[in-house]
Amino acid sequence: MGNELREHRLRNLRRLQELGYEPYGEAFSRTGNLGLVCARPEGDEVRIAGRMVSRREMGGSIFAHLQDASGRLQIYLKRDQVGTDAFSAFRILDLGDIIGVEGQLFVTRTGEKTVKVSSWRLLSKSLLPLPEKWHGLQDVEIRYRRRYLDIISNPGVADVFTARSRILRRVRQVLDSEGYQEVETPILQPMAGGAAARPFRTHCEALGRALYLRIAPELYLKRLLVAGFDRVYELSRNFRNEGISRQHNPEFTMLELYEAYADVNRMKVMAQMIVVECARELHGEAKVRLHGGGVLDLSPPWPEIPFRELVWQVAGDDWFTLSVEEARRRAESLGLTVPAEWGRSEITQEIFEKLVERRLMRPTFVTSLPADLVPLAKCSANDPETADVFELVIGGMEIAPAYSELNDPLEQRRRFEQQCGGDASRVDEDFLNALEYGMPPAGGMGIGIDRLTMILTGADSIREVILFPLLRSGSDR
RNA sequence: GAGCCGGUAGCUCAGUCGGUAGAGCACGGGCCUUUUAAGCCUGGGGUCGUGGGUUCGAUUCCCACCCGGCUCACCA
Repeated sequence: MGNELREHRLRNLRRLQELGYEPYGEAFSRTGNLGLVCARPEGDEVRIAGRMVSRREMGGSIFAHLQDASGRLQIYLKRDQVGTDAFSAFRILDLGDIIGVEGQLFVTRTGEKTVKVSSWRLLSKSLLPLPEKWHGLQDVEIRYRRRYLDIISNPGVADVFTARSRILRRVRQVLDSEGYQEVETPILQPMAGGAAARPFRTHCEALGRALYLRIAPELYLKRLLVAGFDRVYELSRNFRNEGISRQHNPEFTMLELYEAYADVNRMKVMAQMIVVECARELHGEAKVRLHGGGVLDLSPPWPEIPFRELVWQVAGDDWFTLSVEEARRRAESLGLTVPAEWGRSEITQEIFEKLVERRLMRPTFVTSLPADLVPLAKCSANDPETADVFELVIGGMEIAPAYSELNDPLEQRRRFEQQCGGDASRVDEDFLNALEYGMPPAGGMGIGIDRLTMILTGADSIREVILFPLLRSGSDR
């Protein structure tokens, strides 16, 4: 079927080989990438390389564009200039072939900087046709499965991933400047703690036992607080065996940071610093221009609103004082589905997630969550019903939860046991043991890097900021 | 996991109220020595997601499945 095009390219490969062109060449020293070379003055002799993405033949002359990560540059071949053999061989090339070129920079009649080719070499023969030059690659499935094609043919996609890379670098710079040390803790864990998601399970042959891919690094990082590390962070992959959506990929990148002798208020400062610095890194200011034409202003200070008040505003009552029955009745009258086993906190949280969160566009610290929703956080000194935490919401998405970390081992045990519903095997005894040696009071935070990247690049799906998002195994078409 | 929508040439898309399909780009042949979505002439290219069913006949109608998107559920 489509093999016809491939067969033809294979024939071209052999023809070029017969003419002495090695189809998969070796290193080629360049004057610079195409962007840099394009900035050089007319008359310069240059060596460039790239993928040929367009070609216009006109008898004795050929125009073509080479493309690399920095952009495109036009080249120009004249039969009288390169010689009949090199000229004819060039005509055997296919779009997508990667070539190296030597020549002189000039400017065409229409004002485009161009390399007048004196010689060229084949560096890599392409056997498959590229997507269409004008519309690019539209098929979302192929865009994700074959991201390389997406990046070759859709301008702007590479920029998103460059932005992501700059965010990661800037995050590390900020943390470094604040005296944080980067650490690496286990991804393969005997029990998956630190959050309440369903883990991926795997098996260790050497130990003959089940292991889990981590759902959060939290409990290990806190062990390091016990160890005496003052300020630590980990920036790496978490895995949650849950549903996939525009905001969820089963593997995602999380920054978690912990600072001894600090609390949730210090984390507010860190959150603002990190988000604003990343925005400045990408946009030069603490603002993001949205596709719709609006502007998302990230300038601090960000408002702090207690969870209780937000729910009150939207759902019209002080839900912290309602009975469970009353809360359920009201939630259902607001159109929500409420499982029978839910308590007041869960119902109230449902109100928050369904009716409040997605409306919070500007960065907002939602504070004082019900304590039973955050078993790893310390309760407020002045209200044991609520925890000393915030949930940072930007663009209607949870970006970062932060706590004054619970360091009371007895209280932590109570919370775990309450949470695990009698299943003692789900309590991380080793972690509790560590706490019993004494963990300094600390502030901690997790920042979802994928979602932060979405906010800062204007992406409306997490798949747009993950190079190879998880998909079902493909019908490879 | 559920609901809705979708899958037609390498790519971007049209189309068939049931009679096995078209365009543009890409590809082949021809012309053209400063073009740029080059142009002009011409040719080839399809298991219409997969498998069943209904029918004289299915790409079209029905069912199941696969894959994707969206929404929901799940994700303290």
